This record gives sequence, structure tokens and C-alpha cells, in this order.
Amino acid sequence: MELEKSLVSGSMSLLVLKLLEDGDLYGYQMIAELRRRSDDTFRLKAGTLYPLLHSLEEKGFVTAYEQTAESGKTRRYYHLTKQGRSALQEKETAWNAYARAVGRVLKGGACLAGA
Amino acid sequence: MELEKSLVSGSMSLLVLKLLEDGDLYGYQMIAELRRRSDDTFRLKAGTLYPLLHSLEEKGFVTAYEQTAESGKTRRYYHLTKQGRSALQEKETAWNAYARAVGRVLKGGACLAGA
DNA sequence: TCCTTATAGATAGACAGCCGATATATTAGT
DNA sequence: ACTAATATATCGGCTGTCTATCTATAAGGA
Repeated sequence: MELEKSLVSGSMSLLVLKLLEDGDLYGYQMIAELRRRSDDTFRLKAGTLYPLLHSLEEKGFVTAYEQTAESGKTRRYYHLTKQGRSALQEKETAWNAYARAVGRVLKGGACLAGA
Repeated sequence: MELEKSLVSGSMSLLVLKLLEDGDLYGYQMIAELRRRSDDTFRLKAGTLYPLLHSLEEKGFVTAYEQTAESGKTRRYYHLTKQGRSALQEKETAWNAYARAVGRVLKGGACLAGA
């Protein structure tokens, strides 16, 4: 399922913040999680994610801490802050409004000018 | 209702093509139509629309013709081509897949890890 | 042992989409 | 004469994403 890339614009930060709502995750894990939860639709690239995470950290939406796994690999976990939570809510609301509006435009044309 | 601009990315061409499905329109009219059909959510800017229309014309999705109204103003009408129609269908399908995927991610977090 | 693959994180450069500002010209109202 | 609305258009800039590339460690096979 190959999506038009341009379509995926703007909502990536929303999706990443949403993933962190359920608990702390590290970057590589988010890529897999997002892919799983979207049924393989969103294939977030590392080159997209890491700069995004840094910018979210700068804005105070997430905090980061390192932790070494049993495997020996050092992982950088991200935690959703209170600010991040409210930003998430705003973004969810904005997304819903946007999606509804697109839906109206797409539907409005299909019907027979009824309502 | 102020939308995050970044969210509106990528689907503008879809919406413009959709407007033309019902009949030929000129640019200025599309701005008003889109605003109306989206309940004032999409405030398409002239600086966005006209370059977009030119690119759609280049791609062969629309054709243009001029017509002078009774008011005396010359209007440039756009007509959806056969190619444009099939492009529209593809874009609609892509949008639906995308919106559904976002929905899954947003919903998946809210529920109690049930299904 | 060496090589490859998967994991894990990061940056730089390029590109596309949209917007703000700005410009032009016409019509209509005051 | 001035202003506002209509109508089209272009340019510069910003933002968001991707590709390509880099580093480093761990696991597995030849």
C-alpha cells in the first residue's frame, strides 16, 4: 500500500505524540509501532523521525533519557510531557476538523445536490 | 476555526479536482466554493490556487478557456479532463487509505489494548 | 575470524507544498 | 477621485519529508 508522500505531511508529529501516550518508547521502536498500528501504511523513515523528535524535545513536548537494554544496546527513550499531552489533544482536534472537512468536500460532490 | 497550515498539505490538489467534478469553475469561484463546501474550514489562498491550477494544466488533468462575463470581467474557466478524473479517483482512494490509517493510530491508543 | 544483517541513532542536502506579500487590471459604489 | 471587491498572477520563504550517508554495536553465518 503505497501512499502519496505529500499526503503524509503535517500529521507525523501528531502520530508520534500519540504513540507516546501509551508509554515511553525509543525511536526505532516508534517506527515499528507506527507501522504496526497503521497496518503497514505509515513507513516512517529514520531521517524523518529523529529530527522530529529533537524538535518535539525543543518545544518541551517530550523529554528524553537513555537506558541500556539487556542486549547491550543503549536506547534513547522519549516521554510525553504534560505540555506534550495538551499539544496532542489540540492536534487531534485539528486533525478531526480537517478530516471532516475533506470528507464534506468529497461527499458533497458525489451526492445529487440534495442538501 | 483555524487549522494548522501544515495539516492542509498534499490534499489541496485533490480538493480542487473534486470541485471541478461537478462542472467547470474559474479560480476565484473555487476559493469561495471550497470555503462553502467545507463550512469555512478551507480558506484556499490565491497564491496557492493559481500555481496549482497551472501545474494541473501541465499534467493534463484540466484544460482552461477564457470567457467574459456580463459584468465585463474575463474569467478563466477550468475543465476536468478524462485524465484528471482518473487522477481524482486515485487521490480519493489514497486519501481514504491515509485517513483510515490515521484513525487507526488515534483510536488504537485510546482503547484498552482490547483488540 | 570476517562479513553481513539488524538494531539504534544522527545529520545534510534536496525537493515539494503552501502561504504572505505584492502586482496588475477591471468593475461598482460613494 | 477614491475605495472595495473581483479576478488572475508571480516570487520568496518556510516547513515537513525523504534520500543518502555516516557511525556504532550485537547477532548470525561462512
